[in-house]
Order: sequence, then C-alpha cells, then structure tokens
Amino acid sequence: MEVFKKDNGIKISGITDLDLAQTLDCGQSFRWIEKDGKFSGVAFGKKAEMYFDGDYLCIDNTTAEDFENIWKNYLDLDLDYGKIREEIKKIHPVLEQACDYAPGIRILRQEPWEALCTFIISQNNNIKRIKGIVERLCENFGEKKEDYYVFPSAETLAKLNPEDLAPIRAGFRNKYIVDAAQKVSGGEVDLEKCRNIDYEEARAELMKIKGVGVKVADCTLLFGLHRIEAFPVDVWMKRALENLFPGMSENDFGEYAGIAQQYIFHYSRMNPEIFK
DNA sequence: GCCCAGGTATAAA
DNA sequence: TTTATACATGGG
Repeated sequence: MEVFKKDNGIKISGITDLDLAQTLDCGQSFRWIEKDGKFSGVAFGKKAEMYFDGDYLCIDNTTAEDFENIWKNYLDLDLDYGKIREEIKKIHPVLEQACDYAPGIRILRQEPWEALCTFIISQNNNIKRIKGIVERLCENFGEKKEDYYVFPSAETLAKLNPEDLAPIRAGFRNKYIVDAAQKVSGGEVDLEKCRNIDYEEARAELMKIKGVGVKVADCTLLFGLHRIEAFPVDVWMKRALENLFPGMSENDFGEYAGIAQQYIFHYSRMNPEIFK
C-alpha cells in the first residue's frame, strides 16, 4: 500500500479485496451516495469522494494525513480479507457462494455513536428510507462544514425532545434516538468500553437503551466497534438460516461470524430468488 | 387499499 | 417462558 498525491486528493496503490459499491452500499453504512462511479460520503467529521482509477484507489477532497488517520482505518485496510474469506468459505458451501458473489466487501470501522444511531433507525425499516432519515438527521442537527453535514453528536441530540425530531420522519424511533443520545452522552452507556469487555456484557450494555435489542446491539458492535464475532440476525438472515443453512445457528460461524454474516446478507438481498 | 422493510416494547397466553 | 400485536413512514 503506497499513497501518492494528485490534483484535488490522493491515490493509493496496492489495495486488494475492496469493491466500493459492495462495501459502501451493502447496508452497513447509510451515508454514501454513488454518482458516476464515485462514492461520496462523510465519516469522522470529514467528507471524501472515492473511486477506482485502474488499480488505484482515488480519494478526492482529502489529504495523505487524513488517509492515514481516518480512511485507512475506516476501510479496514490493514485486515487481510482474502485470508479471512478462505477461512469462512470452509464453513459451508453456500457461504463460499456468498463470498465469491461479492469478494470486495469489507467491514467498515464506523464511529460507534453513528452506528448505534443509524441502526436504531433501521428497525422495521428499509435501506432506502433509512438513508433518507439519516440524511435529514444530519442536515437538521449536524454541524455544517463546507458543503456537507457532520453526523450529529449524542450531546446535541440529548438536548432534544422526540417531537423535535419530527422533521427527520423516523416515526416511533424518535424517542429511541433521544434515549440513546441521553444515555451515551450522560455516560450511562459507555460505547468505548464495549470494544473490549465480554461480548455478552457489551450486548447488555447497549441494550440498556430503549429500542436497542439484540439485532441493533450486534450491528453496533460489528460496524461501530469492529466486534467481528457479532452476528446480527435480521429478516434476511432469518430466511438465510432457515433456507440456506438448515440446522445452523448464528453461533456456528466462528470467530469471523460478523464478516461471514455480511457476505450472506448482501448475497441474499441481491439474489432474493435463491429463497425460491 | 395491502404488504413489506437490516426490530423492539408491551401485553397476553 | 413463548407468542401476538402495535408502532410511523413510504415505496412497490
């Protein structure tokens, strides 16, 4: 991996196992928008525009420093996904199919609060609408930088009433967002602590929040805290476990369960006919 | 109009 | 303990 400067940004050589569409638009993050093959999004308070030029990963509107400090980590570029896929493919032939269908998926290392908040919004909801709600949440309550909005902090949202969130049109989830913001900003729920403590304890810590059950907790752990043993089970995963992995449960996918789960989720969602 | 969407809280059995 | 229902909103 080597970083070069170019007009309006940087380009990086030696990137493997990364497909931007597969990674940024597979239902783990809700702030990336594709236009003409370029993905623009905001994370850790910064905006970036990403695309591939041949084998080079190009990131516009960023610096080598921000790549080193933010995007390299965000894209999880230090983890060897080729090797992990070889491991998880052995678990089940359908999982091998799922890996081969979209081998460019990586698990993003998102900000814990953003992951928690967006997956609270995700409950009983669809990805298109989740994206819209998240966008309105940022536009209405996030700090404005040049031409983009940062994800609003827990401290900011903690001061609001659920009714104040009416403009984002998240419905019954408004009260859950406020409760999460208050518990996180007040220290009653310690997100950073959830990186290291026992997995079940981390789940319980997150489930102190109203509207956070096992699924939202697992998504927060996986996508916000990189607990890759967490295996979120949603409607798609329930179908997959019943129809494609008979006899297997969420506990049977090993130490990379969360990564395996994302390959299965994406494969299932893009090929619903496999459930016949 | 009906059904569904990266679920969860609550009540009832 | 398990099972049923409401929940806000919008696209298909």
